[in-house]
Amino acid sequence: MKPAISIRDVAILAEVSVGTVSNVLNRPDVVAAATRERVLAAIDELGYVRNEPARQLRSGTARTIGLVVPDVGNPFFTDVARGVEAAASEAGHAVILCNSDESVERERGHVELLASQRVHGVLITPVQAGPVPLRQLQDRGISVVLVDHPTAEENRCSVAVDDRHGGELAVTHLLAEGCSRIVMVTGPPGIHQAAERHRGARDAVRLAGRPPEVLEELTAPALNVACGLRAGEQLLARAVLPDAVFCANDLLALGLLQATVRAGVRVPEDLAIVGYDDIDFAAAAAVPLTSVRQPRHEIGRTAAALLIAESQSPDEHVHRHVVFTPELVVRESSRRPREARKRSG
Amino acid sequence: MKPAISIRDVAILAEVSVGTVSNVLNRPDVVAAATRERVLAAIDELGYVRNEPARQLRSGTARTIGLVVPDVGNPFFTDVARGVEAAASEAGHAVILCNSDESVERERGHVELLASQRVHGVLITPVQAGPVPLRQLQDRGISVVLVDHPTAEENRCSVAVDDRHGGELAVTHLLAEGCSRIVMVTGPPGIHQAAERHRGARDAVRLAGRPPEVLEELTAPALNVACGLRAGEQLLARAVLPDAVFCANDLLALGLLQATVRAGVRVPEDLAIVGYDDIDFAAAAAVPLTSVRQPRHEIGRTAAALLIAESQSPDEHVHRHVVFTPELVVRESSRRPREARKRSG
DNA sequence: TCGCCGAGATGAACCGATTCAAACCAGAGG
DNA sequence: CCTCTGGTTTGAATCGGTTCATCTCGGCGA
Repeated sequence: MKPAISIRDVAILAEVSVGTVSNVLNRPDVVAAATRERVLAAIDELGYVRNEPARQLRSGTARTIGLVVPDVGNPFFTDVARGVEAAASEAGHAVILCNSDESVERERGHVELLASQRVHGVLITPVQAGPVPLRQLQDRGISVVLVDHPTAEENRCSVAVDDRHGGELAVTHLLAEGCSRIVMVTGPPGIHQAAERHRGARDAVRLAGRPPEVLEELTAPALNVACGLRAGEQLLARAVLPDAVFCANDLLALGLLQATVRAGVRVPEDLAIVGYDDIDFAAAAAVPLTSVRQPRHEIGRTAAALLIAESQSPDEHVHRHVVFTPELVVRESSRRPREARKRSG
Repeated sequence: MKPAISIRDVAILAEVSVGTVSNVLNRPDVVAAATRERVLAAIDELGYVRNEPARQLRSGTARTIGLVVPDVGNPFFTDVARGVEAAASEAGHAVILCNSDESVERERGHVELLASQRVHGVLITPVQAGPVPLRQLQDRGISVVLVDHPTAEENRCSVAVDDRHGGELAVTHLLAEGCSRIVMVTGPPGIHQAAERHRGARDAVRLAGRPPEVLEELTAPALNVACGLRAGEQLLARAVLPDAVFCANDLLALGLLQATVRAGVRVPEDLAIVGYDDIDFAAAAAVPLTSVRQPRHEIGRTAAALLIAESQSPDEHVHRHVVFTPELVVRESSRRPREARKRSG
């Protein structure tokens, strides 16, 4: 390893002062063309790369933003992350992606890390509902945008999707397809998104003038494929199968789909299935999955844009709460043939 | 935003010098217990959080390592990332996860970013085979470990999987199941892993004493679900279907599985399918997918451990090349019934 | 009583950039 | 010839930590 090369080495080689080199890097217009060329040549020759931590220390502004998601294994969040990345890199920011793996503990650790790194801002989808311990960040002037978190707090921006409406869309569709014994697979009570979707599902039943018994709830311990499988097995163990299942996300739905198809249940003839998120695997499932689409990329992009806007004019920034409207994508897994409709409808 | 609180504020409140506060933080044993308590109390009261960039500037050592993967959407890499995270956080390091999205351009950008951040080390799965432009990093004493990259370069550590052997396992299995017209779906020529798997597949044919025509190659433009779908459609358009397909990764296999099952092809009776990676979705597919398992978590963990070991004793560090051996996991998608074997065998 | 010792605390120098008031300089105008 | 002006360049101060040579002081042995 050669001795590190600093802005001083560049200055010496180009026969200018360090201030001038800094100007070439940050305000190229104020330095004379000839000088600029000489400095750039020196930078090139030495292979100089700016020491970002030092820059940050002096200037006080970081070029990185943090993104904390509860599950990187869920394609929904990787797509959100892609959107964040796109908007951030346009603004010259890098993204530190942190995975809290549904653990409040780990989430706290990541927030602490980002605070000590003095990142420019943080986007976070909190693991649990309710106020998040983000004082560490905001005490340091690090702005925070909540992503996909239903509780709109007054003191920060947020981006979310109308999950209640999404749940309503899904169940309204199932009722229209003639289903009358619907099970909704939700997640643990802490997960707000799932709770909202469930609320929307109940709305749909009420609005259709059907008795509440039409919709039953089944709680899964987590929103992943393994739990979907288990939920499917639980349903199969029953004497009577429902005629439709609405899952709180696609991972659950894919697991449940596998369990039921493998057991010989015909989807959608015997059992209609609807998921949520419309991840790419949903369309590619054995029986293409009906799902409620969220604009994943757009969610990430918007969240990052809000963050950047806020930090550019922190004083008279008005916090905004952007809510996207989800959209039902009907595929084979819930298209019931005429006789099935008659039979149960 | 309150004025930022620095180590100096802590020192004043605790009535000690800044040097002592720093000692409490970094060498708690050299400071007297009473003083230590007083300082810790002050830190707590003020909510002080260390300014990591400043620390890094002076001490020269960062607490972050970079991980560059070609596709965060691929569960294989998110599992590798989890392994990296586990080992890194044990050693007190944070991970910056970068997604190059199969683009050499973006990969270069990320490497540049990590160099300017002066990270502690970088783990990278290069998009393309061949020497990677990492001088930027190594000039600055940033050690690099190649992950899942077959070309073992002398000047750094690497972690890989014996992909050739994996390919051989897969095709040997298919031959044993009685398949005799096998198509291997590979990726673009730049992707070394896929090429190695293909080579292993040819080995298997040769070792079984079968003519090379038994194995045919089909190139997909990328290793994702969409391309798998397209590859499946291409096969379906043929006059004669092969009796087995070996895909360079599970995403391709899942796409192909969907295309063929949807078209009424029976898997495995008419067509056996084998994937590669054994991602969680593989077991959860409509027809559970036979796949070649790689120790994903272990790969990440080992790579991070090598990196940390190297940076702890950079002088007399001996570069290691760890190669894991893959393992065939047989599931339903390739278990051919007796008659099928006879028919084609 | 004196000197020495070592544990503990101190504070100034330093890391590599940015910033900004001041210096510089060439040419125009008086 | 001198002054003024505006575009360039300079260099020292600074950011918030870490490090280390130096200092303090109570105790102990001579």
